[in-house]
Amino acid sequence: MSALRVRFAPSPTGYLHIGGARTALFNFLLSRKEQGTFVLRIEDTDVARSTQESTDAILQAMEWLGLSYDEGPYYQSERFDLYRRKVEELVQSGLAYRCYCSAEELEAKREAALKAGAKPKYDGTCLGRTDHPAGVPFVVRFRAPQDGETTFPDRIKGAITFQNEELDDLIIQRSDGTPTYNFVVVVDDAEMGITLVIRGDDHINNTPRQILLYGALGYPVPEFAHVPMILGADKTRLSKRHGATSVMAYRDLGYLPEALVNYLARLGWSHGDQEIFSMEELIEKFSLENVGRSAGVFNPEKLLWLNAHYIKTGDPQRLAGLLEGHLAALGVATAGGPPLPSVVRTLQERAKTLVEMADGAAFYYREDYPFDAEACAKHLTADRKPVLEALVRRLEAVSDWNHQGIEEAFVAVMEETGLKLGKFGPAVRVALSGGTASPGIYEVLEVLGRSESLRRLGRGIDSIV
RNA sequence: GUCCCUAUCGUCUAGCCCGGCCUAGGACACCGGCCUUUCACGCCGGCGACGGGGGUUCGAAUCCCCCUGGGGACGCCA
Repeated sequence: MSALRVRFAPSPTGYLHIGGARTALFNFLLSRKEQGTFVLRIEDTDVARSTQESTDAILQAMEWLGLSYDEGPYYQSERFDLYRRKVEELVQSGLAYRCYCSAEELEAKREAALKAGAKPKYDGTCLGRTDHPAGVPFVVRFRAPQDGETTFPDRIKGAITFQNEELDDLIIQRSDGTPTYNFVVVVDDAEMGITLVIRGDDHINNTPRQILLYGALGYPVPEFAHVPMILGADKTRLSKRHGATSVMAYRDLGYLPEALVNYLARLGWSHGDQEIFSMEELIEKFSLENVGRSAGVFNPEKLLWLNAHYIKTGDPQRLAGLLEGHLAALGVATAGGPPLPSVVRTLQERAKTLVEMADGAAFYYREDYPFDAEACAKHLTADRKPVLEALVRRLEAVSDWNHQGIEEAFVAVMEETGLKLGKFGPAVRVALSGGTASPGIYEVLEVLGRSESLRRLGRGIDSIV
């Protein structure tokens, strides 16, 4: 174990989204590579918005992606005593003070400042206040220095400097007594011994005030690595209107976790020209040095391409297991039909998602599938009847029901009738699958088995009027 | 508005730190061709970028400055 300790700290106010997943992934990869410790912490100080369902959803998504952690999950809602003690410590030392301004007053001042073109900043009304009006609710503010500057070396962006006069006295404890984000994140990262904070770069602006807080509380300041945001096609922050943003939604859409992990890793990080990475490879090759500095646009097409790749190269047995659910969603029962792994093999090169694969696999398990009207009119015509009947005879005589035996039967039919495969292949396909797009007909025949194949062929012949 | 971050093909990016090997490489998408019993896969080819302006230098995508564009933050949310 190296000294590296990183963490992922989502707030349970919704599902795990694409951006959060990538932050978690980077933390996970680095901790594994450096043999450090990966801590999971649930930031649920906003009691009103946090839910157990969200926590469960996040945990489930991380598990699906294969992002395991070494410590936690810790819940901030269980650590309020600690935070309260720390707030008290700051108040006692004069580094924090009570503020009796009402939320309404503050809001009005903020709007006025924004309107006047100035940066909204707390005006310090209660800064020198010494009275303690009874019964008036108050918040606790951290006193920020107004001179000098705060600078830190970001592992991804380089040195970042803020003038302290840009900062104001932030609220660290609400009027209901609960602590706020900027405060607890510092206390926890310090108390949990986090040595490197990897998070979205929307947190860069919070960093200087957090650094000041570390100092005030007597904690060592960790290192920071701010990862660029993920944007939608219109270059604005990725959100629901850009399509699915929930990690689990991709599972339901038929994506494989390794495809999403690979995609997310390559969005903002690279290793030369390499595009395909297994989790093991990512752990071996990941490094902060190769993380880009600018925001990236989420590209669903590339994710789809990666998914197709992993479906193509995946283990049929495993894919079959994953496909089961998608088939069930279509109302397709696989019991009694051809073995699913065999079916999967015929579709791996054709399906880009498991949903597509389920669509393509359905006909194998439907005994009474309808014939596509157009395909039927075009291919299941009266003049094809003799060839199909000849084919049935040949197939009945095949001794070994495998690809080779089936192919030999077709060759015999072609010799017997003088017809090319192009002349009657489509008719066979429609009879077997109901439509014009399917895996190769020899494969379908083989997987379906002789009796079912013959039954379907007979059904096709019977449909010819 | 203020502050912070950022800037190579439509998109993800290599190259930039240590200037010349860059007539800028790869991938997705798109277009064309090949393969072919359908749909796909695959293979081959094509289209396509250093935001603009100043410097520094024999030489700049690479170094410096300005402008512009894009993103983010400015909550008793995290």
